[in-house]
Amino acid sequence: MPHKSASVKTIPDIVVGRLPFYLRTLRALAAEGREITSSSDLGNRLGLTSAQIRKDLSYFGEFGKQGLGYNIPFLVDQLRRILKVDRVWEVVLVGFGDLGRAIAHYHGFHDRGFEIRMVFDSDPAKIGQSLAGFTVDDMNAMVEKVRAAKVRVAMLAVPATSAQKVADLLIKGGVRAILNYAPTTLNVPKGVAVQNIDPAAHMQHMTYYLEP
Amino acid sequence: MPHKSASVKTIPDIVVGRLPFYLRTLRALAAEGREITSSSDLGNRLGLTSAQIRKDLSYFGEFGKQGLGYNIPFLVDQLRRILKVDRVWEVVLVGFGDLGRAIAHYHGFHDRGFEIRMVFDSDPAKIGQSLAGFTVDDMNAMVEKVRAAKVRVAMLAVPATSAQKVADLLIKGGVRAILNYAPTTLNVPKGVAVQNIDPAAHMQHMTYYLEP
DNA sequence: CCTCATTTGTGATACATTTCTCAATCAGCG
DNA sequence: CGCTGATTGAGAAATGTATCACAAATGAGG
Ligand SMILES: NC(=O)c1ccc[n+]([C@@H]2O[C@H](COP(=O)([O-])OP(=O)(O)OC[C@H]3O[C@@H](n4cnc5c(N)ncnc54)[C@H](O)[C@@H]3O)[C@@H](O)[C@H]2O)c1
Ligand SMILES: NC(=O)c1ccc[n+]([C@@H]2O[C@H](COP(=O)([O-])OP(=O)(O)OC[C@H]3O[C@@H](n4cnc5c(N)ncnc54)[C@H](O)[C@@H]3O)[C@@H](O)[C@H]2O)c1
Repeated sequence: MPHKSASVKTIPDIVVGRLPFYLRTLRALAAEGREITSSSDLGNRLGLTSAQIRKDLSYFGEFGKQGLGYNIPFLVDQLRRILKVDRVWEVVLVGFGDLGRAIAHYHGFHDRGFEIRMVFDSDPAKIGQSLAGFTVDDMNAMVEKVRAAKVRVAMLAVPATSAQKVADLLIKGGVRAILNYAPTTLNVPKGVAVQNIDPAAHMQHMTYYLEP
Repeated sequence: MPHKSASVKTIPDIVVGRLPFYLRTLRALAAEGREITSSSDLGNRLGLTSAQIRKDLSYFGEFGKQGLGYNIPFLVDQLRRILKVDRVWEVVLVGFGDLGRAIAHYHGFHDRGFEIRMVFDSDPAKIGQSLAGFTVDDMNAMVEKVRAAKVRVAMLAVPATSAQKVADLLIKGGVRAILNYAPTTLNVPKGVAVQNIDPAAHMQHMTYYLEP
């Protein structure tokens, strides 16, 4: 007897990870005024095969019309619903250094479902600095404020040496998704999602293929 | 008859992509003063199975000792050689906005094999601003200066609307590896590597798994 | 109303990656 | 100097992912 209910087929994580890129591309098409696209058009723009796009989407439903393709605004709506970005998630940012400041000032997240509403830092010189609508707050207040506001999504932009400590506190405050900019692997309990951003790792991935 | 020489077994790209994380973790261990580690120790720190780490490393040679494990400084050297970061690559950065500025001031790349040596922007207000050792230069001079300095690695931090144009120019100047921060898919010829950084995409990947 | 050119959704198939397993090896130790 | 416990490297098996290929559906055009 299987553990999972027979009706719930688990969708491969790698498929979920591609959906944001489909959504991003569809919204660019919509911004160009397009109404309709096809799996092969999308595939060309994304550098993927049309079959992969059709199969990926088919995990979630039937969104296209045979002979015609996909209605862009409709598919955008569906993907936003599937990815749960048909709302705006309140985000807590920890670390207001060079990178944290760039992230806090960046306006590109709102349109994709995220808005930074709280920023914390441990440096007294940074606490109290104000941004559009709020101020940088003391780390000591973090767990309680995050818990009170029921924030479940965080961005972590502190040095690698403090990243695990801060992650533990975020989780204590109720956070369940962490975007980690620090170049270290975070250890988190089941039920907490982590995604890592490590530009240097991407660079090293590419130099492997360069001629010396 | 196969195209590739029989002696050259191509290594899966997904394996290459994990090596930077192995290297990063090994260097953290070295910084803690450790001399020796094992595949299961590494696996625990990285959240991977020990078998995967052993198999990945075995594509490149025999680096461990049975019964003992891996010598950390030795394995660090090997990985640096394999990833070609046993040198420092000169990097060109295009786009000196909020993000570009944070990247340009970040000192964490040097230790991992990269040093930003040129910055270009198209905004006259930004051209001429100076950083440690060099100044922000005019886009119009970019192709020639990049070609003259034989720079082959770039970071792209311009708005999505100009990213493809700038990428084309970089490639014209001889760049063969591009780290793209703009939220758009770049179209590049064979022989040019692209890696994308899209924090919002990572965020959307995580919200899929959150309860509404 | 019929034909044609398209394009979807999806089983079947091919390919890629991870995990399992275990013989081989090694340092330490009595 | 041979025994013990630990650990690697790698073939085999299991699992996961991408591509193929085609029936079914659709709208356009006559
Ligand atoms: N700047 C970049 O472009 C860049 C690029 C890649 C990665 N990173 C990584 O992002 C992180 C931040 O980088 P940065 O350049 O902004 O560094 P930074 O030193 O300028 O800023 C770090 C901030 O975190 C704060 N901080 C330290 N410990 C803290 C704690 N325990 N709780 C709360 N706040 C704390 C510091 O006060 C500081 O304001 C680092 O891990 C870095 O490696 C940065
Ligand atoms: N700031 C962030 O934290 C952040 C986060 C995620 C993604 N991004 C992405 O990174 C890119 C840069 O973001 P930003 O916040 O620094 O934006 P920004 O507008 O502050 O900076 C963009 C810079 O690019 C320059 N530029 C524009 N067109 C150019 C061209 N053709 N050639 C050379 N320079 C040109 C502009 O003059 C400006 O200085 C954007 O694509 C953005 O979506 C930024």
